Amino acid sequence: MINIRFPDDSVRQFEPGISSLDIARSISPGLARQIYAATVNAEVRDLGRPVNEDADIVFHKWEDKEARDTFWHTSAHLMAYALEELYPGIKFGIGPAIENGFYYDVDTGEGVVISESDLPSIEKKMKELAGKNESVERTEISKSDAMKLFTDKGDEYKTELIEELEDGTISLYRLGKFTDLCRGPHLTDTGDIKAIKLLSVAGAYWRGDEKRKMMTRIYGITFPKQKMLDEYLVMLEEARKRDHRKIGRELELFSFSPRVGMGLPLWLPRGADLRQRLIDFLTAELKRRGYSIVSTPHIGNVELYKTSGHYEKYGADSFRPMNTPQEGEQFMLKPMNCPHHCEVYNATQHSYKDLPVRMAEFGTVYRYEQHGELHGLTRVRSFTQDDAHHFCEPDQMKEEFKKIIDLVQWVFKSLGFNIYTAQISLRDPEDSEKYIGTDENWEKAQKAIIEAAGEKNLETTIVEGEAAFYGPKLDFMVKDAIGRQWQLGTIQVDYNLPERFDLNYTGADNQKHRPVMLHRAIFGSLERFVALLIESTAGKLPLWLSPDQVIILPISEKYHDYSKKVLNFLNNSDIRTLIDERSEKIGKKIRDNELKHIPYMLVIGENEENTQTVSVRKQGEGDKGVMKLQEFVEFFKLKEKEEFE
RNA sequence: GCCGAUGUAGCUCAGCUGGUCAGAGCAGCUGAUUUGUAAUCAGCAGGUCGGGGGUUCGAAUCCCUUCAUCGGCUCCA
Repeated sequence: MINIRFPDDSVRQFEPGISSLDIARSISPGLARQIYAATVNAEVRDLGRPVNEDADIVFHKWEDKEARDTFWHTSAHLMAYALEELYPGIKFGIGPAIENGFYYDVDTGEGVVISESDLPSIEKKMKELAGKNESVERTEISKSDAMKLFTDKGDEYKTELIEELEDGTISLYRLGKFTDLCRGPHLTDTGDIKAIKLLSVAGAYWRGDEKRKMMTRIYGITFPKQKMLDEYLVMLEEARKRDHRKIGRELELFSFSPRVGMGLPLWLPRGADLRQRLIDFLTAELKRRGYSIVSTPHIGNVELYKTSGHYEKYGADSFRPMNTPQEGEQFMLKPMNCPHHCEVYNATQHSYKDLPVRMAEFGTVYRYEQHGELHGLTRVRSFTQDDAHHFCEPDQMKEEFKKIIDLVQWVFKSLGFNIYTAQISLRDPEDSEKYIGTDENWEKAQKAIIEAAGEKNLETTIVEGEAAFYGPKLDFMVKDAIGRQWQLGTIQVDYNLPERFDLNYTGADNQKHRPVMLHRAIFGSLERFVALLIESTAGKLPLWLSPDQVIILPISEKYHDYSKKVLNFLNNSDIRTLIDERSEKIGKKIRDNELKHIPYMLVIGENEENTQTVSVRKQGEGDKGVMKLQEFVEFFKLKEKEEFE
């Protein structure tokens, strides 16, 4: 008998070879119906796989990522099965579960194109196959047999994958007539896959390598119940309504013009106003936190970027250098502010007593992003970084890091960004050649980052090999309306530029020393930040950020005190207040001239229960509903506003 | 840059397989209306159907090309 231990620490005995599913059944048939995978001794496994030894077991219901991954992974196989039926000779790359659904990369062969219009027929085939409720069978196979199998099949993608696998770890999963190389785990059968929706098709390079073949990637999602799919699709639809490009146009915040050039945002008056408020808000805080504001030109001599090394590394991806009447002289639009700031540092002499030096600039930079990369305000060719550089002694690095993390947390919290992730990028320990700087410095910097994050209680994921060539970094990421991750804030250690620009300070020992340079941005760029601010708040920007708010205060005595209270609460903000006297003149004026471009209108009133209320009306969408004062405060995140002032 | 899709008035869209197909609603303008929680009434104006080339007696509709946008890939100082 084997001992199986459950999450509640209870232990029960079973015959060796029993499947996880049968163990679940022995507890309750209901549980068995709800689970899709099990973690057995820290390994996520198929429910059907036998358990032969003592084990800790955790069952995964739909709420667990492990369950959904398993469900979607099997769905990917189901789709591949359908594709093989519909497109004989099709070859398969990889087909994993992703955060929402799954995809499969396929090579349809010469002259065969799968486009969105083909998706319904593939879906139909999937439903038909799923309906047969065929079971999924796992077999383990030797590397040579696996090679033979897929070589015979002529699938060069799978054989390439097998090449890289260790013998003895290779497994196959068979679903009906479709057999795939796969680690698993999988559902025991396809009967649970009731609702299927293929979402889109896209090109994707084999193994993510631009030089290799472009495969067709088909995205889909499945659920155990039709209702869940319906809800998901509604949710997607809602998310699309929050798209900052749509809201930006509706609220007249920003625009693009082909005549100006793609990827070059035009801030309309209201958007520029919002942008300026963010700048003012952050600038005030930076001054409180010991930053100096500097200002540098939009262009720089090519020599500047040759000194920094950026020209060599990124020159080809930049806007082309521009010539001057002076023979041989060339300037570039600045793709980053760092080199300029190094020269600002060099303009004066520095003592260890002055460090750390913190200089900030809202610096507009220009990068020639690839055509297909441009995306609303989140990826543009001209954007303004809330850039800053800290120059400090090596021993001060950790403290500076903590200060920056604190600032990021403060800003994000103030603006209502509660959901973000932080990622620490370290160098690839296998390949220190790629990086500039001594091992000692790297170790020191990496340790400082990890410790600083820990001390600030920042939850981070650590990724090796993602560091920039000049130093490790800490990035803050936020998701947009449809779940794409974007990097906003970043803190980076740099050993490269201080060397190249020969930056130094005089130490207590009267010797020259090299400062450590930290790059840092909180918003990342104002453009991207505004985009994500819009999407995360669905356009309901914090009141103090929203331009042209109007409050209509009823003049009638009945509401007078209450109106005053609200006004008092909102205190000297930029909200314009209009007093509606119900008079013809003013009534007409408000309706015809004042309200038409105002994103929100707040109207003071009273509900049926005689509770005083504030209703929020969004231009073009009508009444957003009446809310009580407290809800109203929450809605516009007014509490934070009080903290600012 | 690559794969796929899309591109009709300021906005959202209708226009099926080429022949009254250049349309609607909203927004705009003019006038009337003043009714307390979006869209009252009447009238007017708006588009060489993304640009260029081609096929055809005839193209918004078919083909080629180009630009832009959307979904991805790649890249991202």
